[in-house]
Amino acid sequence: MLGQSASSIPDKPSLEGLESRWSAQWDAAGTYRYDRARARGETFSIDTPPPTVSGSLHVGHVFSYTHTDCIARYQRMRGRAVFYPMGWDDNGLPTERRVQNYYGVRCDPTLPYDSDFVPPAEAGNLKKDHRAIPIGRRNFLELCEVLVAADEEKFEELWRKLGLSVDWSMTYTTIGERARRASQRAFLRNIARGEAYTAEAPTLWDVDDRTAIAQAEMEDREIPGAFHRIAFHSVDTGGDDVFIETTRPELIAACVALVAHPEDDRYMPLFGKSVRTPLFDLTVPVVAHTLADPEKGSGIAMICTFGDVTDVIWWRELQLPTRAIIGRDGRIRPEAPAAITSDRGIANYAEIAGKTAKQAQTRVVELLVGSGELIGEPKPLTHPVKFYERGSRPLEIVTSRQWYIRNGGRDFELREALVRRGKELDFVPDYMRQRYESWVEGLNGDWLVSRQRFFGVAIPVWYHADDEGGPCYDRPIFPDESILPIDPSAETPAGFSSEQRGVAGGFVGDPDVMDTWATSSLSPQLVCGWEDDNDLFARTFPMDLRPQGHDIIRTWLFATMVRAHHEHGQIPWSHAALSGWVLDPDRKKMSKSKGNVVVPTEWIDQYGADAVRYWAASGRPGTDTAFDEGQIKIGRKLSMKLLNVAKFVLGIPESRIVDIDEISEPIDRALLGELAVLVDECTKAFEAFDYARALERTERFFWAFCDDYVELVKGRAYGKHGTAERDSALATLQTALSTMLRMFAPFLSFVTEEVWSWWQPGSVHLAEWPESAKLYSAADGEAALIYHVAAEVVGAVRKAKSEQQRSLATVVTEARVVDTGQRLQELSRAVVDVRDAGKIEALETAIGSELTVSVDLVAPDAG
RNA sequence: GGUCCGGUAGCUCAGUUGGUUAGAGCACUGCCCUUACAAGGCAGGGGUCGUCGGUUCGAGUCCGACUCGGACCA
Repeated sequence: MLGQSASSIPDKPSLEGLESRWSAQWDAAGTYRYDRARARGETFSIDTPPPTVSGSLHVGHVFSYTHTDCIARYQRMRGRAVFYPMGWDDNGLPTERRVQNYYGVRCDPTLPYDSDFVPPAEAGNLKKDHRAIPIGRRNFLELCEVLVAADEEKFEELWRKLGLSVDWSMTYTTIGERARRASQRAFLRNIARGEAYTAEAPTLWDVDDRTAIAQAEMEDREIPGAFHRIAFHSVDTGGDDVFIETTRPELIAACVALVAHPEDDRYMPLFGKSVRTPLFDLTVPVVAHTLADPEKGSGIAMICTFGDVTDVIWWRELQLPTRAIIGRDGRIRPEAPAAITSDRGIANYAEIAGKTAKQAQTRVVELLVGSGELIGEPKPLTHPVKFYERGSRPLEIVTSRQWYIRNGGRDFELREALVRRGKELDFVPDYMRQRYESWVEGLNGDWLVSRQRFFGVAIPVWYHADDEGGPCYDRPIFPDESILPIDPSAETPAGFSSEQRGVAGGFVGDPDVMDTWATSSLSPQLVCGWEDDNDLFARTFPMDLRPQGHDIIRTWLFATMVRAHHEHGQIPWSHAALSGWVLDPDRKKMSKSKGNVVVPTEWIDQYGADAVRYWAASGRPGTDTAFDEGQIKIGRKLSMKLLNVAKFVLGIPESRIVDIDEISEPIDRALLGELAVLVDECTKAFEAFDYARALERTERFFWAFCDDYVELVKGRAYGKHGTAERDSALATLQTALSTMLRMFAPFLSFVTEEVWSWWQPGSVHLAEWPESAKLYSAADGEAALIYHVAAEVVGAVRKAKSEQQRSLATVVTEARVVDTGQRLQELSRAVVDVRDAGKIEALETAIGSELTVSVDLVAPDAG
């Protein structure tokens, strides 16, 4: 036994309880505390994605955060000061929705603050019809704060259980004071440099959440619809009706023109002439534009303000008038457009006013049938429709005033500059750069950052009031940076009194908040202490690593590049490592809405954190991976094996710690030579952020080590063949164990720490990553062949016993090995170990072309 | 429509400059309570590497076309 530490090796090693024991120990010892005394060059700083605090974590979180943790642990063992903070993205719509559902409330900013307010869910009088009760803005925000605080606690608990090596003293939130200050400061600087501006323009609008959204938050969904063939009537086109096919007949009242392709022979004669719309009798021109698709429908379309994003392009480029009929609530506006003047038009409009788009469509179709202007039956089809990624109804486009940050969507130079920034960044895997570039090159507008919501960072702007007390957008009032963060809805600009809010000659606060991405895009600045802690900033920024999912390249990654480009004129990190998704066993993306989400805590409880980490770390960078309980079981098996083999190595009777210099046997040297190759390979893989390769190689070596090497040297290690021979085996076993423990430590963080504690001082996670040089030197040039020959012969003996259905303990009275002369030469140098491992009494050899082994076993009875 | 990723054993995957007989785990079969290990160990069966063509002494690997799946962008 290993003297002093022998007592700490349990008789029956177990994985149970390692998580709570070691995470408490790490916390107490400050194992993962960032050492800010270290210089930038000795620091590895990680820009951790702040998860959306939505009440539950799923196994996808565990997957990608484990990847990052493996890299963090490797870097720490390489001697770097690892700067690895955690953040929570609590700011924004997901939190608002959760608060609305959880408490049964909704925010109505016109209501005053009620200091005695108790939410219905807590007062036990949640309304039976589940209708949310309206509450004031401040009450609503208070509920948001309470709920996110509770959620963040649960998240941290899971991360600790999983063993993330985060420095928990540096946690930030995207709604916290620092985040609000940094967001507002960065935004004001964007404005000052002309990188942000306000404009009134057609805007993507989510009617349920009643907010504008950005292009990056929009997605196409295939939904059923129908082409309605509708007659437009001749004004000066020669008498015949013109037939369009549209999926949105409810927008006929908003029609401002018909459009066809300029080279479409069918419609060429109509260009410049006019037609009369059905139902509403508006006269609209027929115009030409290349975006009109001759293949789609009848080849001629109506342009409405606004039915989709193409309408916006047509409207802008053809300088058409605006005739909006959809309101911000998604319903047809009560007042008909002024252009509608015929009795029939006014009457028909009254039929749809106040209806939702869907209801209005039904009614319009009925009216068209009645007037004979609908031709045939609607033809059902499935077509892509724009949705807010978190929304449930199609987006509408409404005209509204918003703030924008320039992102290259309207500016070729900036776009090119951002593409070049992308080339400076090392994407892991490299092909992910493609996603970035195609997104940047496809942008068609600046980044809309204002949101008509509540729980977010306020747009830090007031406006001078006009004669009616409304905002003069061309006369904004900006706060001084020194007073940030501010809430312009509650605070008063310098030089005004609070009574002047909303009155002529006074001021008006911008009621909006910023897009969540406008804050999270500043995560490097935020965690590195930009302008708040210049010393920290200098040691950590630009950061080394941005880990994130590949699905948010267009949002988080791109937006962060934009902000750093504007503010610092450089990229915010040198490497971006993109994780894949976790798919369910049917290879569908896991998502709450699909109901196929796997909750990680139960798996950690059942198989242990290391087993779950093993599964996660097996997923290669950028690759989507199916959730696989089998893989978790393998991780557990591996962890158990590590415990047991360590117990063997450290528990050999009469053992002692032996120095690597005492290794003398050729097979021991060969093993260390192989180990050195492994160290080089894993180091190289980790330097390229390929944690999965490092794990796979280490694991493969480890199993061969247990099956072959350990079996070969057991007899010698027990002292059967002399002290020097024993010590050589012991030193090799100990060196190999120590090396493999350190190489497994980034993955199996708990079990390696447990084993390390049995015989080594300090934490394995602060131990030095293995160096191949010492191992090569101990191997002293011994080739691997002796190890492989010995392992193959012992394997052949095992196979022979297995085929004869005998126990591996069965004694071989005689073994006959045929092999090449060179290999037999190697065998002779390891013959003592081979005979021990195979329980071979007599070993005969003969030269031949390849390895064959035949054995005589003792009679079964002789046992 | 453009681009990217992938197709290797029943399943999940590895296979890094082209190089002996293509690997691992799970599942399946058989054996073994061998004093590190029974949610274990040992051994075994199982693959025309998506299809077709090309380059090469030699292709899972390189090139081209096609096909199927997935994603990104328009």
